[in-house]
Amino acid sequence: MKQRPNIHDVADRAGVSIATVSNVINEKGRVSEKTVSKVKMIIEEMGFTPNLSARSLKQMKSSLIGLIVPFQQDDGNLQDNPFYWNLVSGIEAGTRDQKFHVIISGVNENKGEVLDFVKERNIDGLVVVGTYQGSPIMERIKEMQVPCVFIDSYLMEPDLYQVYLDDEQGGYTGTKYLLDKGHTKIAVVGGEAKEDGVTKGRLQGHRIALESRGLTYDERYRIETPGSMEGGYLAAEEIRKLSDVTAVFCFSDVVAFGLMKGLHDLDYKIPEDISIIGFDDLYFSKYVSPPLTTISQDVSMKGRMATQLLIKQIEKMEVVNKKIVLPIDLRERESVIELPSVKLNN
Amino acid sequence: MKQRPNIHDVADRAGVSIATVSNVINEKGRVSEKTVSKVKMIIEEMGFTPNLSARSLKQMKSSLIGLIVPFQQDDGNLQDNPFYWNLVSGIEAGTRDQKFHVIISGVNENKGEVLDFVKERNIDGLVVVGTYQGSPIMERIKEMQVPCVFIDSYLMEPDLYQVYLDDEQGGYTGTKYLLDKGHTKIAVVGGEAKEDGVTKGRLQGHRIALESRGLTYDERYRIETPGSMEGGYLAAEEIRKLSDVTAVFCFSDVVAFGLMKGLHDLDYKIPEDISIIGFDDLYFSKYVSPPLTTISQDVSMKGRMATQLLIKQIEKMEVVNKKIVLPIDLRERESVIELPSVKLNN
DNA sequence: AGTATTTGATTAAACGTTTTACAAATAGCA
DNA sequence: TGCTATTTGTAAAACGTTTAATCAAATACT
Repeated sequence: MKQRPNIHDVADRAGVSIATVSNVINEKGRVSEKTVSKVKMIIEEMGFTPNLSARSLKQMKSSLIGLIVPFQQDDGNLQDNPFYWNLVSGIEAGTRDQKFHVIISGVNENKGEVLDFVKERNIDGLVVVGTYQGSPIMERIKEMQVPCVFIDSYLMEPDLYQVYLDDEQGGYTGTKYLLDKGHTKIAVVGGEAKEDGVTKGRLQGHRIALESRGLTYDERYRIETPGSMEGGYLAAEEIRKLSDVTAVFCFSDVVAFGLMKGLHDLDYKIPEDISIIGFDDLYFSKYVSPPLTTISQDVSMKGRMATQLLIKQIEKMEVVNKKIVLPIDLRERESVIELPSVKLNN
Repeated sequence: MKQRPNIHDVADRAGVSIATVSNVINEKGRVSEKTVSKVKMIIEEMGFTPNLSARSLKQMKSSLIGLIVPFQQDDGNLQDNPFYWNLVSGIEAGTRDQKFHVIISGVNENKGEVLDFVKERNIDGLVVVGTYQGSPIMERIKEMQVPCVFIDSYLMEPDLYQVYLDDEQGGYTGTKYLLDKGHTKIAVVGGEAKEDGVTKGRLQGHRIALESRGLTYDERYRIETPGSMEGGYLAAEEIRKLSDVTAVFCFSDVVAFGLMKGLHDLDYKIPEDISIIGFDDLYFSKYVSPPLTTISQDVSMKGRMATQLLIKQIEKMEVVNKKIVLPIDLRERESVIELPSVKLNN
């Protein structure tokens, strides 16, 4: 007794050739209704499932998509942000009921190494998150000519497939909200604005909102800090120096959490002494004290869209638009207070 | 010009047979120093990398390990707990510098379906998270005879490979800490204690600690709730009913966060009115207000250990112990206050 | 009736490895 | 010098699919 029935066993039992069985499995070629049902019955009966390694070998593709996420610099771990788990969740969900599976691999953004597995395993496509124009990884990826979808990676080339947020809209909406609540001295805290297009876009929206009210963007109110809780915590000190600030727009919730903690430790009351708005709407955001008002995005959806887009690309289906821009949403909670001055205007 | 050089191309160029090239690649004996270095040079020169699909087909193994994580019941997403991301990080790290890669798949714990890919793709082994004795998944896994390591799944069979925390020690340590701080009316909040061995173990430790002080465990002080923030939030109401409680031991940080929020909304001050201790030590835990005292575990390490254990099992290396129990650690922060009564005793 | 077309199924050659069995060359030893 | 043992290398057969090329039978068209 063999371990696992293969296509030959099925063919023998059904009294047909292996080619016919293959055609039934793949719903290809010409095969009569009668034999289709016969073969299908036998397949069911014997519990046959195809050996995908064999298929991969023949077809030079694997029904595998790779998820490339950046390392932490210091220890060998992946970047410690729950955001990624939501993303994975969406990507995995996007493959369900499809034949694809997800293989996950961390890469050191600086080195861009270890993408060998893509060729070795005949990976069909890649979802790449958080890289930037001209990064070592981008170079490696480009030269190996594999279908790709980039998430949250601002890349200028117009023929790359991308899924990202409408960051400018987000920056605008958040700032507008603060302005409507009467705040005019608004600090922003986020990462570098250079290659990192995420920050750049949000900053741009922020500026536009200010200018729509006749205010001018002041670079001194911009605090640059790593996108971690530690980064936010450290930013609190900077905020204190800017004594006239009444509200802070954090470009990520994680940073906002750190900042809230930092301000708390400096004896600020939120939102009475200072208002805070975040960006991301993490699972935790409605559970911090006070619940964080934030720009909300559906991270899981982002992953799902990316997967769908990638699969379309792999299967050479027609794609109307290579760039998918997801909408943002203001989630109003309790970390922003309305300034009295505006209350009178209403 | 071919797309990608294969073993034949290398053999031709080196003037040897493909068998020899194969032997060089796999460092199997029977080939002289001279030819080894010659072949290696050619491989380097041509940029040859083996086609793993072909290897898989021949060897009936894939160098792929599957990570099985449970679904959320309602939507199709994976369980929304950052814990899993840390785990993935550790598992991924455990495969680095090994030939293995991780393929991730969500399964609905209740249905236990869709494990077909394990056979179809010749998956070498599985890391399974959070299942329980007799679950549908367990049944399916058992019948397909694939190497497995179970994380946080209390399973009685002694010959199963497992990685888990010393939950009993954790329950003991947390409770002991509260007792030392003078608390005697301690509520515990966690999941079901039936099949879920995690809760069971922690509860057992809790009881032992109490009894070591001549106290008896009282079932009325135990609150059963889902292991989510919502669950914790809801538990606050229950705590209020137990009016004489001075401290709460939450069996996960996520639940503790929800509870803190819930108690806050009921106008409790933490830790002044009630002390709280958690379990897990998430990234967030030191950033909530007040910073959460908690039983700490190294989740990433857990993933790494599981991977190592799995690989050993796959490669049939000798394993001294099939069960790895990881230590816990008390992380003392600010959510627990010392009761005056004990202060006098010191 | 004779020929062209369609339909349904088959044969055999790939895909790129690993591996078994065997041959050739070299070394060891009397 | 012969005989055996060891080392180094090879040929060929797998592994389980897909697919291009054929083919026979059945149907359709003059």
